[in-house]
Amino acid sequence: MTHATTPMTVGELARAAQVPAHVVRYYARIGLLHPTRHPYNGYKLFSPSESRRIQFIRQAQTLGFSLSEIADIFAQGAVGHSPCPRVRDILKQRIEANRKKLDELASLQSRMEAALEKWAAMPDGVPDGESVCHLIEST
Amino acid sequence: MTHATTPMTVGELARAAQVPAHVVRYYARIGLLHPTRHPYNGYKLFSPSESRRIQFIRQAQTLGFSLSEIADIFAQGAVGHSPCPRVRDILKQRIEANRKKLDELASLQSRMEAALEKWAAMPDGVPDGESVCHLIEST
DNA sequence: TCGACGATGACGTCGCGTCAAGGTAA
DNA sequence: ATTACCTTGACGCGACGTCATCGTCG
Repeated sequence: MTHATTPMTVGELARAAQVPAHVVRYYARIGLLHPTRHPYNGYKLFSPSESRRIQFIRQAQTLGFSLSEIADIFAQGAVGHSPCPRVRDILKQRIEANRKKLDELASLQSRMEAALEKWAAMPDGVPDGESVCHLIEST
Repeated sequence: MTHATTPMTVGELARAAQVPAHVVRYYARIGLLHPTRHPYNGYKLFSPSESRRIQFIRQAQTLGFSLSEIADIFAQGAVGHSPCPRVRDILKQRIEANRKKLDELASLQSRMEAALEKWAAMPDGVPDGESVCHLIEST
């Protein structure tokens, strides 16, 4: 062995995995990481392999997985099942959901751009009892 | 006058403005609506014109305005300033921000679709100590 | 008297960011 | 003794949704 695999504290793991320390604490709190405890001072102690776990979490997040879905994936593996079928399913749903969101945002973008263009020719209004802002009310 | 403009309760206003009643309460709580109080039972009492206010809020929301921005618009009008310049500014920012979000989601969509395609040719893995899910790890 | 409506309040969503108050390590 | 780190906890975000518990109206 060229280097020992000694347990790491929150800060050490955070540096190793390139995430803020309180994110490590958050992941531990919601059960994504499983630290042991230092018997004297109560510090959380992580196996260095938890760093790979964090990498996995961040990678899954870039694919649109939520933390609870990631927890689900871990849970599948922990009872000896392959998480892969679920992973494929979730991704398919995410792709559909994201498609919808993209459409919504594109539609919002159109509405906003159309409004801005229309407003270009309209004067500012002074506030009165009937109208709040005729720009918005005109859309 | 063909009809009286009597004050309305939460439920009446909610029906008139086509929004859930607790949304009316929420708007009142954060200061977007200004009910008076029935002196005996404490019920919130809204002027029928509050219905137009709610319509304005919902219309502004479809243009991407947040409730705090809408509150800001109301506040401008309340002190006699035209809210229009601010409204134009906010919309320009929203358009830029939404452009970024659209790009992010489009990029996410590409990553997800690329992953799904790549995974089509890959078998499911069994869990072992080294890997959680090679599908995700392969991306 | 009862059922629909009113009131207030708290808690959940999601993934953290940001204090605060205190104990520990080097 | 200082300073950087550790602990737990609570609160904020946005715009509501969903109880729970209670008072009121018709």
